[in-house]
Amino acid sequence: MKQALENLVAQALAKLQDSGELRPDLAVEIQIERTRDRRHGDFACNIALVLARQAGKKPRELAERITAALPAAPAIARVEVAGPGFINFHLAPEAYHQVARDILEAGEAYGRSTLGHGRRVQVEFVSANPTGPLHVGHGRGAAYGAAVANLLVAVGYQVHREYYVNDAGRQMDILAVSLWLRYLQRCGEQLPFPANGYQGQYVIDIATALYELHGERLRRPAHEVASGLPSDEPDGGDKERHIDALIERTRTLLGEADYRLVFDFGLQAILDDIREDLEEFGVVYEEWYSERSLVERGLVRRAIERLKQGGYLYERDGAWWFRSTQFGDEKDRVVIRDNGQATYFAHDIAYHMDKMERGFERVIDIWGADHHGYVPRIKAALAALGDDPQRLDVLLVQFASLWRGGQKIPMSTRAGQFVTLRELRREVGNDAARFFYVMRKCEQHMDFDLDLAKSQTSDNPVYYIQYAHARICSVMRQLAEKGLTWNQEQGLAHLRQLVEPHEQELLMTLSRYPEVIESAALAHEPHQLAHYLRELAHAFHTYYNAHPFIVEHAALRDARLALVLATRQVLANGLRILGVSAPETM
RNA sequence: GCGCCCGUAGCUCAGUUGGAUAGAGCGUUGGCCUCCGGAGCCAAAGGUCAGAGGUUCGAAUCCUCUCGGGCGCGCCA
Repeated sequence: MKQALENLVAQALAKLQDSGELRPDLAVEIQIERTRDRRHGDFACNIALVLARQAGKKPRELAERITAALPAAPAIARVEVAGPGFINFHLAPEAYHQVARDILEAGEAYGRSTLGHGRRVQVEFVSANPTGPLHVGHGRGAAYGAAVANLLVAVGYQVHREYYVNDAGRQMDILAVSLWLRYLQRCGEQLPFPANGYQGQYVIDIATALYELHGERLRRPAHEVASGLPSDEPDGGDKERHIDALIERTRTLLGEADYRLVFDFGLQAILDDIREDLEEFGVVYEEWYSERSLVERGLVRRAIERLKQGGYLYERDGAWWFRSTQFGDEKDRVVIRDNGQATYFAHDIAYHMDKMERGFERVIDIWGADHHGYVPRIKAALAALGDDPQRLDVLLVQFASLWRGGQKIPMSTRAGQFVTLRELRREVGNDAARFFYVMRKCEQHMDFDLDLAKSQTSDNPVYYIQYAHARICSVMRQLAEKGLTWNQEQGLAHLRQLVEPHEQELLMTLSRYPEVIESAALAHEPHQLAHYLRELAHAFHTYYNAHPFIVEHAALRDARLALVLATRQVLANGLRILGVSAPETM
């Protein structure tokens, strides 16, 4: 429709140029937009405002001239000039009837497009350290990333969802040590637990499983573990030095093979838990990408070598630095520590180098907003490697705070006091969690109201939308109970029966769906879809209250049911993209 | 101190490639079920778009400054 109107305006402009009323060299993109206010018609064009200066005419006068030159079209009921010089198009009721037909014929495919031309896009999201269960902050990244990926699929991209597993590095060593200490305690050894260790109950549970599998084979006497270590924080020492020494001691006492065994046992247990958690949440990946494999395959070494070859590295204080300031970063960054170990950043450079080499045309990283300072250095690294940093989009997701009974729930990872994603899902359900997480713009701080998410009333937008879907299913059940059936062919043949304002409104809303999908996908903003679905549900509920569908008059009945079933289809399509179910009964 | 994000109705938030009288939900107030699910609908009240300048036909939207909030500034990951 937009395209058709654009053509009409183009024809009108050409006509005015031919007759000499307008200069032939005017070159402006014609924009047709949905009106915000129903009284301004269905579509509006601001061309007269844009061209007024160039044309040397007043906007309203120019708009009148363009309007007069517009060719007639059956889809347009009337055209008028309004406000400062907008050209408003009021469509004929028939113009929208086609929408219902399109939807019923396309079914699940309605709203999809080929905009992406099958181009390959990678979306990396969540990627939480496998040192503990996912918490509610990760949940938002999961729901958001999954929705963005689904949207990109809907507009024709080939999407590769990936989870970067941080299975190397000090945090994992700390987990391994925490696990072993809990195991030793399980064996009956009396040992203090380090301040910097992972305190959670889940570590104790994994330690029990380790004990059940290996018995006391990995047991070492407490005095051998603890003797001669620098003191821990509660004893006036430095907790970082203490835990580092403890890691070394663990390695020595267990030997490399058994250390690796404990390490991997913890890693696998937590990774399995995360994977299961996400699957239950409806979030699945094409690939789980191991950080350790980057090192083992020599990618880190190669990335460093490339930077060195390019002259982007220099040595200072025994460490190797990347000249990221050359690409706009605030300061240069260490890639090889003075102890010879590569930094996390070096691994990440290799990872992003690999993403580019795998041939993704666009790479999307979804990070917690607290990592925003990290963006310039990663882009700098890509530039130094000779890749185009523009191919990488980093989307930052703000944290969500939970509210219950009007009170903010305090959370701190440090104190081991955080609500897990699993707890949240159990409390409010997957559907409410998925929807609430994507209801807000991702860079917006979000207050997640648990009471609202749980409430089964119209206050709750998830139920409101799902209810619209269930209600339509219920209508169809009623129809069957009355011994009637819906005749699709008859319904589509009699769409012109749909003349009520409520029907026009609903059809108009339905026709916007493909535009919403496209816009939400390109902007990476699933909240646009969430808001749209609420509007659509509202248009339906209003219609439902105003007019009965199961009427005597068969042609009208079939037409109304066609409209209602088209609505159900769009509700289902949209909810699916957001990862929310479309139930037949509530 | 420097950098990034944010500030819109009592509350939670939409609206920013510059468009018409700034919207929605909740909450508040008042209406609507012999009728397809009232888990719904209709209506009213509610605004200095944090503040001050600037850019122009036009600014919540772009620029500058100020105020207020969040986050980041490791040879951690």
